[in-house]
Amino acid sequence: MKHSISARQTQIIEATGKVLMQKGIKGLTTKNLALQMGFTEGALYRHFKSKDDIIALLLNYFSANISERITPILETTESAENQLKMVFKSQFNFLSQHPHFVIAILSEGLFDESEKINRAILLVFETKMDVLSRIINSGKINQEFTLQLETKEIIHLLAGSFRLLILKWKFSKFEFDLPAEGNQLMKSIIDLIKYKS
Amino acid sequence: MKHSISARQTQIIEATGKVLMQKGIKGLTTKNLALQMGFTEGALYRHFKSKDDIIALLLNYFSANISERITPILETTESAENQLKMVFKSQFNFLSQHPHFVIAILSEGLFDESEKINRAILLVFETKMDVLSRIINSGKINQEFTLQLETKEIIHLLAGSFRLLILKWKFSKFEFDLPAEGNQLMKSIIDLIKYKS
DNA sequence: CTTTGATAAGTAAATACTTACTTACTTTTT
DNA sequence: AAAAAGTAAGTAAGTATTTACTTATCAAAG
Repeated sequence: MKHSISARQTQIIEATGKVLMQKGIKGLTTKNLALQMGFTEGALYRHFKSKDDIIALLLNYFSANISERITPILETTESAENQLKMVFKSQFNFLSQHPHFVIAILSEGLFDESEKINRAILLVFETKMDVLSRIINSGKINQEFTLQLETKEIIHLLAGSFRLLILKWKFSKFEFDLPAEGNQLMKSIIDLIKYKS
Repeated sequence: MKHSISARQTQIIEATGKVLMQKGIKGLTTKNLALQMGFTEGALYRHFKSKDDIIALLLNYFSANISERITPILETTESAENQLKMVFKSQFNFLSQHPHFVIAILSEGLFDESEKINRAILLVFETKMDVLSRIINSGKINQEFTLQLETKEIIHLLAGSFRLLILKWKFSKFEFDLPAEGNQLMKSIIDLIKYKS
């Protein structure tokens, strides 16, 4: 049975996100993290047994959050097109309100080879891929989406564009309106993959 | 006047790529780099004045290489569609032969905030954006490509898919045939953006 | 005989993590 | 109800190790 997350642990992973945003991976040190929390380094280890554990929990937290927001969309009676739009809209909204989680999406390759961390990253990835794949397949069956591309190609197209937009947003120091730009971009792409009779 | 690159410097930036591939950013230490080169740490500083300089040269080297391979494609009389395919084909071939340069494409966000490095990254980015934008605009004028999407949207689509494929390739430990998969993916995407009369 | 490229052995600063001890509460025992 | 014991969460000051980089010295090639 996994221990539930304490309030303090939640505060620490939020501080982790903030430090990552402000100082990058190299700036994510126990010292900086303690500083951000307003206590000393040792206190960190009252709540986590290692730095890797902190990062892993950050990623798992985000992954659980995606699941909660996104899997219910599959149960709706909306068209595949609208479901797709809802998924991305939900992601854009969440990220614009919690920009420090951007790091969780762009995290591949950032962290060490810690097994815990790698598993957490993979989980984020697979959760989203699975939902997209279901929506697209049902959209193909309904003749909403083109059969010209394989499902995995369409996912690749959407996910690649999504990721790049997030990357640009981070580069711009979160200055542009992510939901506005993001929804517009996704609309354009979804129009492209619509079924043409 | 910029000094030309010595043979030793070239060997060092190639060793840098290899270390990055095998051990990630955290593994890119002066110690590991010297080890890979087969000499001691101090020797590194005969050829570079700092670690940042090594990384910056790696990126500049790659950026110059892209320019050399890709800008001549603009001068050909090929259709915009074929030019696009040639650009990506050239990238896939180069990377499959020099996989350690993958890091140069996925480098955004990996390194510190060193001014030199950031400028180098931006240069790689802009070089490629510029070429793509020219090709796509000429393809729009020739009625080869759809007017449904803005040029920057099309670039985003292509670049995002390209980047994600490279990322997947790295994750697979370079096991799949990048040029084969890549050219196929790009063909599918280019078919999507073709002008429909 | 001087420049070039290497080595061996350092340096100070930073890193993740630990230790011994304290403080503020809460629970248990009498 | 008061005293005793236990616990969660903190601190200050360490630990060993690693980091990027430097210095003094040497070999040899032009």
